[in-house]
Amino acid sequence: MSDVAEPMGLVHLLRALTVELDLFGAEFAARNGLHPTDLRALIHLLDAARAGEVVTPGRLGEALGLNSAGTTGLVDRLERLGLIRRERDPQDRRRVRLLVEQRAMEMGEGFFGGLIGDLVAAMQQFGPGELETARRFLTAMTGVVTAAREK
Amino acid sequence: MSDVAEPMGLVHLLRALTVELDLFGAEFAARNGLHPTDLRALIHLLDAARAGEVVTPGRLGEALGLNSAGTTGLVDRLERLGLIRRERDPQDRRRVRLLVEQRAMEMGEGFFGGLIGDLVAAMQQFGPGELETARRFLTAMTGVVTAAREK
DNA sequence: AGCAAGTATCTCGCTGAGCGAGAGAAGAGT
DNA sequence: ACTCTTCTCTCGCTCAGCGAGATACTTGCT
Repeated sequence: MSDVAEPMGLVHLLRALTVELDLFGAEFAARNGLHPTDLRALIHLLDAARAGEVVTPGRLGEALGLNSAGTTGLVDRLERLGLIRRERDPQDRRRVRLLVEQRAMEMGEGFFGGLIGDLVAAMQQFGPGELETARRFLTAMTGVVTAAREK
Repeated sequence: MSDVAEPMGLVHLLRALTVELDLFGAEFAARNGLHPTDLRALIHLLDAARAGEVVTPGRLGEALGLNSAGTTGLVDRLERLGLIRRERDPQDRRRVRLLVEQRAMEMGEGFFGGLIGDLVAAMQQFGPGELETARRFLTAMTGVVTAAREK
């Protein structure tokens, strides 16, 4: 136990970063007439669309920790805003496919685009070795949190 | 545009980390009968208490992005749960000081203590220079997000 | 085939977090 | 004195999300 101030400072930095990112998301959402949940849903839907996966209300609700009633309300909101579209699955007609509209992709661009550009620009200050260290560090920390959630 | 995969990977890592930390917090909150906002407030209050700073409802609400009515409700909830206590500031009697109760400290210790310990343990894999790089990196990224929020 | 059991989604009624507007109380400037 | 500003709280409201249950469709069993 030689230097405990150093790691604790890093822990607080990690937390400060997540707080800032959360607030950024909340403010973006509010500016676009969305709720934080709507934005999280949109991110999930855009990620899935990019990966070519089919998302149903059930899967979306599970990913966001909502029950079925809340999920229906969420999908209603997103559909009313013209961000997604419902479509019955012809294979299994109990299912509903959630299709992302063009408008949602543009909104996602608006959200990530600017911030990602700034983040990448800030990374230019760091050398390749330093970025590699940062990558290993973030990977290690993410692993710890994931492991802590599962026990 | 030589190597865009490296910084993008880091951006996704940052997002993955915040998602994991959010989920961890949400699960902890739900297990203790709190709402996400209550937990964020508690973290803010514990940090301020450790730094010896006085927190008022106004400051707390500003930090969490709530208006005055929402802040009063939040403080009411935390007080009802026995986590904090209101106390009029004798210097400026318009103000109310929010005092953290023992119970709140124990709650924070109990559940975040384990995670912090794991995080610090994982940091032992990294050398002092690497930790310093990680610190600079996180500081830079947090700064970018903060700056993006303010414009 | 027919019918129970399971699955996916939606409807209904309700609770409560958070908002806008503004009241009340205390300090600061003139 | 008397405005002006600051800090907190009250009132009434909206709406996200919950629990319970209805509905529509599929699957498995006999």
